[in-house]
Amino acid sequence: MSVTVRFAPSPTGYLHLGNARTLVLNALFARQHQGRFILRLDDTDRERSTPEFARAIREDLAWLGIVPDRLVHQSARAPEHRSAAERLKAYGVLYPCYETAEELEYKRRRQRAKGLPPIYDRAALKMTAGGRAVLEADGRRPHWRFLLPNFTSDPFHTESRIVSWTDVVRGPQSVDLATLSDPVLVRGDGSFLYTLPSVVDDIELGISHVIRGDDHVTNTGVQIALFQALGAAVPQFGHHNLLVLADGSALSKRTGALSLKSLREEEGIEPMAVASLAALIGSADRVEPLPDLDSLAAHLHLDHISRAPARFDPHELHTLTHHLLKNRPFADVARRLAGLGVEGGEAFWEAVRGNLGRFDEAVDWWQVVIGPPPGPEAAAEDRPVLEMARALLPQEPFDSATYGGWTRAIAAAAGVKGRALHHPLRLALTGREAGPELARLLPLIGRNRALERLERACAPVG
RNA sequence: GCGCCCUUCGUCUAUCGGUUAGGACGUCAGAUUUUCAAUCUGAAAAGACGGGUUCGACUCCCGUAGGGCGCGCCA
Repeated sequence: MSVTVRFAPSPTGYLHLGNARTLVLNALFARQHQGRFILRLDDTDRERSTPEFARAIREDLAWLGIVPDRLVHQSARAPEHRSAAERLKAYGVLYPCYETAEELEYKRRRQRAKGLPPIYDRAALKMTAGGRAVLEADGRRPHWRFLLPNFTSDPFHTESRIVSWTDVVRGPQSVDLATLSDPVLVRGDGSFLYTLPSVVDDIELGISHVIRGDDHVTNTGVQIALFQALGAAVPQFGHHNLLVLADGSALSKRTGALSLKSLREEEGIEPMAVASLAALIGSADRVEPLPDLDSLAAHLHLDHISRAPARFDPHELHTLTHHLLKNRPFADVARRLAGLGVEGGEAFWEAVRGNLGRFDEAVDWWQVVIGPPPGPEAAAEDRPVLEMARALLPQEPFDSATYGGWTRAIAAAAGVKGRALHHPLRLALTGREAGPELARLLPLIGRNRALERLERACAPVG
C-alpha cells in the first residue's frame, strides 16, 4: 500500500513543540514507508492567516531537515471545495440554515442550562420553502450544515449511529454521531470552514493516513461520514496524545513559548533534539538523541504511543542537544563552524564538542584558544607551580602527548600533583575553572600564547 | 453542564489475573579523569482513593477524586 501523509497547520502562529510532534510523526511515518509527505497550509481563515507565519513554518521544516514532496495552499483550492459543496447539496446532505450567531449562542446556553448537550436542533430542516424565501427576500444569507447520517428514516429523530475505525495509534475507536451537531461547512459569506476543505483535499491529494493530535478524535467521526457522503475511500487515522507542560497546562500557539523559532534562535537547541523528543516522548520507547531522521524513523512505533497526555520537561531539549553535539563528527559541523568564524578544524572540534551546551559555545572556546590572555593573576600559592611550568614549557612542535610530558616534569621538579598541579595550569591557560582536556587544548593554544599566559599569571600583583 | 479518553517510581513508560512490578531520563553515592555537562558501577524511588468479582487484581467491573480533549459561521 502506498503511503501519503500531510502536515496541515494553519499559518496563524509559530509552530511549537506540540505541532512539531504531529509534523515529525507524519514525516517519519512517510519515511518508514517510502511514502510521500505533503505540507498543506490550511489558510482558509483569511482573518488570522499570514504569509509571515506561512514562511516561518517552512523555515521550521527546513531546519528540521524535512523536505515536503509537495506544498499546497488550501486557499488556492476554493473551486474544488465549491464543487464538493454543490455535490453535497445535490445529494441533499448540505442544508441551508438562517440562524444568526447570536441565536445559536442563545440556544446553546439554554441547552446547557437544562443539562443537555449543546447540539444543533435541526430547526432549519423543518423550514418550508416559503419560509426560506421570506428570509432570503429580507437579505438573509444562509450558512450550510452537513446532515450527519445519525438517523434511519426520519431525519428529525436522531438515534445512536456509531462511526468506528481502527486507529493506527489508539486501536479500535468509535464516535457516536448522535451526540454531535451537524457541522457548518459553508459560512454565510460563502467561505468554507475547516472540515470541508480538509476532507476534500485529503481525498484529492490521495492522503492514505491522517496522523494528528487526539483533540481531533471527535472530528474524525464527522469526517469519516463526510468522506463517505462524497463517495470517497476513508483514509487510515492515527491520533497521538497531546503534549502538556510540567504543570499540566497545554502548549499555546499564542504565547510563542517553546516555538521552534525561539528554540532555534534563542535557546540554541539542535534540530534533532527537537525531532527526537517530539517523536519519542509519551511513548513506550525511551527518549534518546538520534543523529538523523532516518535513524529516528527506525525507532518510531506509532502503536507505542500512550493515550494519556504526556508531560514533558523543556529542559530535556538542552540535555539532548548536549549529547547530540558530543557525538557529532567534524564533517557534519565543518560548515557551521566556518560560518561562525571558528577555524580550529577537526582537532579543535574534537577537543571541545564534549563540553558544549549549545553549538555556538564553540565560538567561546575558540576565543579561549586564540584570544587575548585570559584571567587574573594567579593566587600566591599557585605561583611556584606556574613559575616552574613556564621554565619547563617544551619547544614546539606540540602534540597530544606534550601536556602529559610537561606536567610530569613539573610534578617532579615542584613536588606537586593532582588538582594542585593541573588546576592552576587550567586557570592560567584558559581562564576557566572547567573545560575540555588541556592535553587537547594545549597544541591548539601553541607555545607562544601559552608562555604569554603563564607570564601574565605570574606577573607581580598590582 | 453533557460526552469521550486517561491515572504505575520525580518524569516518560512496560505489564494485557499469579512478576523480587521491568526499562529509560533525572536524582543520589562510589570509581575514574587535572576539571567537566563525559565515562563506568551501584542505590533510593511507583500501582490516585473506596468498593466489588476471583483461590488470587496494577491488570476485570462499579463509584469517587484528579487530569486531558470535545461540544464554534476557529483550525
